[in-house]
Amino acid sequence: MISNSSKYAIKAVLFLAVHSSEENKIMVKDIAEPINVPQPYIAKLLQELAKRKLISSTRGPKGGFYLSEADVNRNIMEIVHVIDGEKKLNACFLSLEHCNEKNPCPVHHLINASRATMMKNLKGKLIKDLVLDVKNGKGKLPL
Amino acid sequence: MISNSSKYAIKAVLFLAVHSSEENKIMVKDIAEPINVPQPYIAKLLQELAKRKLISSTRGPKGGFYLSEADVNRNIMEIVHVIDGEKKLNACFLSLEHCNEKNPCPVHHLINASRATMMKNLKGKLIKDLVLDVKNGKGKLPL
DNA sequence: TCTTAAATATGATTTTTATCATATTTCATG
DNA sequence: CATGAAATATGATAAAAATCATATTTAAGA
Ligand code: FES
Ligand code: FES
Repeated sequence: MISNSSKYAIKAVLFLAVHSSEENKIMVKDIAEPINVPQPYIAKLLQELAKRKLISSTRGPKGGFYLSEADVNRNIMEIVHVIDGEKKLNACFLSLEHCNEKNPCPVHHLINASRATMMKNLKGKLIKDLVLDVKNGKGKLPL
Repeated sequence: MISNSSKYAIKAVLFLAVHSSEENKIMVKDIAEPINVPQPYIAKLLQELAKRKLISSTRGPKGGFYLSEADVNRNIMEIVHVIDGEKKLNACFLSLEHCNEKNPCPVHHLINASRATMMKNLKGKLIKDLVLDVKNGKGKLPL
């Protein structure tokens, strides 16, 4: 499905979405523990996300990671794309070169529609929407 | 999603479903090439499937792999379960311990319904049904 | 400007998955 | 019943993913 790294990254971003702001930056050691991911590992992922502008950071004392206004308007798939690369989730279930209607593998029709709606849902949901859900009890934290 | 090994295994089983029978056993070297999987690799997978009774085999001269009547009444998920283990596909998208409605992670509602129908489709489709699809041009081979 | 606290860059190690190799067992056939 | 053709059992190697470690850079504040 998606890599372990992507899952960790999403967990971290959600944590930041709920707990951080421009005025309240959080450093990795305070992120790693609550989301239950080894610190050096999540550090590397956060650095990658920051480099790709999906999250914000400043270094030095009082520094840390946080989500800007722009950052909370991203969707989850953008995170996955940065960590795992573009294609993974839309790849053919049986690893055909191209997954499409023209040359479908035998299981294509069994999974394609569901996969598409899943993807639409994920792409349509912004980080800030997820935070609302959590506040309304529709999704549970911590992870 | 599912492992490479599972994909290979499915491809091999489909190949057997279309080309083999009790009277027409096929040996690994004649399976490996058309499905585009290295021979020692698919050999190991086929052996595992045979041991778990998802496919049939006999050894010695004139031996090989084939699908019995019982074998073609299996569904694809059974193959995945043998190769990857039970849970993978129904695991929480964010790796929570348990994925369920009672304690859903924030993305649970975005993916759960689609995932469930995908699973239902895969479990409801027997190997022999897939062969029919292929014969009717609904799914393409080779892989 | 000096010290210190933080992210960053880079890379090493470990674990898992994928791939390959080979000796052993079974079975059909002469 | 001997021979050879096939799967089987077992394990070795290679590649990728996950995890851990550390030296460097940046920025705040004394
Ligand atoms: S072609 Fe295989 S899933 Fe689309
Ligand atoms: S709880 Fe995460 S996907 Fe169901």
